[in-house]
Amino acid sequence: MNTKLNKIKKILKENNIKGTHQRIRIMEYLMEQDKHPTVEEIYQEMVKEIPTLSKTTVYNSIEKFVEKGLVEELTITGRENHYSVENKEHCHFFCRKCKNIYDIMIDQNKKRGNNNFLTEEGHKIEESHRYFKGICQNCLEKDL
Amino acid sequence: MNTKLNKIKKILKENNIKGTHQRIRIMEYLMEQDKHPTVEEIYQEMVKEIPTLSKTTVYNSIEKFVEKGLVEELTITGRENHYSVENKEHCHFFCRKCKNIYDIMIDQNKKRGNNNFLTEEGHKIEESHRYFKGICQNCLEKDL
DNA sequence: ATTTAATTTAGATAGACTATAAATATGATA
DNA sequence: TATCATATTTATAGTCTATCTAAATTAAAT
Repeated sequence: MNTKLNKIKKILKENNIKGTHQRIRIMEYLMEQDKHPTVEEIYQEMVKEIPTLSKTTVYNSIEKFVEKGLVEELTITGRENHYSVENKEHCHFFCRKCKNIYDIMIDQNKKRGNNNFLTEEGHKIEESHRYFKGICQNCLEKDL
Repeated sequence: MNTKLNKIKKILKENNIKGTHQRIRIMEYLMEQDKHPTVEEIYQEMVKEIPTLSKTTVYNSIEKFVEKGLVEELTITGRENHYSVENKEHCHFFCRKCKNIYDIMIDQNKKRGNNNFLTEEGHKIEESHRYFKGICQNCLEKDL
């Protein structure tokens, strides 16, 4: 029947995440979004159909998803984190006026050098950020 | 005499930032750091020599510096923001164990493709993030 | 259907940042 | 150098995001 739900259940199972009603719906919601919702936004949408939903559950579910790499955590704004199910290769663009986060395709050649140009989508880039996460040399040594 | 202080005063003046004692010391502190302190860390260090210092002043000063592009705001962790005076071309690396942020040099060729390799510094990279900030196409149109 | 362990929930708590208004310091001017 | 207008600093209270806790509930294995 509903192959979409079964697909999500399968993904959760494969990642050792118990498939509760709340988690399945939150994941489904994330998968059908092209924006990058915050916990607050996810909660406001989901509570409409799951009136007993707690915000803590949204935090917990998202945490599990991020832990397993199913969902990407965007810390771009420095205030609320944003979340998204990533599928294709792209970068993120944060508008300092409307506070939206957009997906953008960036020409690899164009993206180096000065930071003041229009993307193909017509967004005006003012800042460019790149960072990595992992385990530092020091912590790697200690664990051996 | 103290050319370092004069240099800072000059930089502030050039950017229309009034050169208060607090701001000058905060900027000086940031310039001599190779780590990327949080507001809390800046406050704890500075309050030792300026006992009346308020944390709000640290927030306000940093805000001015960031606004003028003198200081870079790092939103990497999603909790506290980190700040640094950037001088040379580099990326940032966040260790998920010790929570430190390191500067790293990344080989442009190496940084594409899969996310599991050691940097020249010996840090193990697990995630790679890139994003841009500016004004989106929509907001640009509205302002015309 | 029963059972056990994990999850959900509500409420309290913590932590980072912002708003406000009175006290103070800066830097321009005389 | 003293005066003055303005901007800044300070302390406090408040807001917002995220986490902790413990009791109630649910998933899924048997």
